[in-house]
Amino acid sequence: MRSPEQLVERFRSEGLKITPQRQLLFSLLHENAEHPTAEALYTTASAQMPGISLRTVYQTLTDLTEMGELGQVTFDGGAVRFDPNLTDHHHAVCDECGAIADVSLDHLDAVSISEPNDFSPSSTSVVFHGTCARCATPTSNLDQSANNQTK
Amino acid sequence: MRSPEQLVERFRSEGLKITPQRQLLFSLLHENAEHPTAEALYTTASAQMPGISLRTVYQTLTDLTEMGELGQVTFDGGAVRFDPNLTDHHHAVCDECGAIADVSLDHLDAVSISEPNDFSPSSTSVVFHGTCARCATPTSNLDQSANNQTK
DNA sequence: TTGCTTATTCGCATGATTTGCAGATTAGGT
DNA sequence: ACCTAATCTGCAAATCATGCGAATAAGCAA
Repeated sequence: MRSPEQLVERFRSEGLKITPQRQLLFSLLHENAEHPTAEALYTTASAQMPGISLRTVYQTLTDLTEMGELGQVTFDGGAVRFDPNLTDHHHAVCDECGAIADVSLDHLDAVSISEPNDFSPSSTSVVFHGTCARCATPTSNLDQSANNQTK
Repeated sequence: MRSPEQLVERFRSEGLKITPQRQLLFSLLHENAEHPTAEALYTTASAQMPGISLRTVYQTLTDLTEMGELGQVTFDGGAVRFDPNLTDHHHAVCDECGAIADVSLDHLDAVSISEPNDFSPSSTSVVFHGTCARCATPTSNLDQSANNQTK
């Protein structure tokens, strides 16, 4: 996703309006690596802008997604998560705390479908499940600030 | 998933009852490579057993999943799909007709996470999106019997 | 076969996530 | 300050899935 400033430019140039709700969401999403759900963003946004509607959050997220500024990912049937990282990457889901990390892969090109051989893939997505560094470290399991989610 | 006969044995040995509903679902799932949703199975089951409850279909699918006889997969936030194939495999989703094929991969071992390097993956799942052979063939686009689903 | 016990089935209510709709509101230009 | 179209908001509704309690039936014993 582009910077809030660039998004404002883009919205303006497309005749769309710059509302405080949109500006807030732009800033909340900018460089956000938490893969938040619409609800999570709504909660965060509400703290700064009481009264903002969940409907507006959904609407804005949908708009940004259709504009290609946001990616969507879902894991194991949960709620949709939004990803401002548009670079080529994949995801690692921590089964302990539910955190989702962006990961870059080496040698993905080497992978090929051995059977059947008549499918033409246009995109590939890889999801790892496992334990993140924080949860793997027995010591400082102190700050479990995050988002453990027993779906 | 094991054969219906083996499942009957297992259920019996665990003190569970063999109902006609369960037997029907066992047979509908056996070697089923369509990755059906609960609804799809309910529709098919209803044809052979009018009156069967959707609730029972969900219940049985959940039971089989908890027993490790069935796998679950979801793509792009749609409904959960059930997979009786318990061998190590991945999936290819056709963006045209929505068909989902099991695929075996070569050289997946070569793939590694380059960044961050502190995540310990316990499992890896790969999903390809693209076009299946049937939809790629311009000629016999005749029999589109399948399940085109514009989610 | 009959009866008993308990697992199952079934229908309905409920929960979670997301979208449709329509009226109230507001951004941005005149 | 005013207009108009875009936006926001609240609520209804759709989809998918699970909780719950009453009715039913499988499996066993006599």
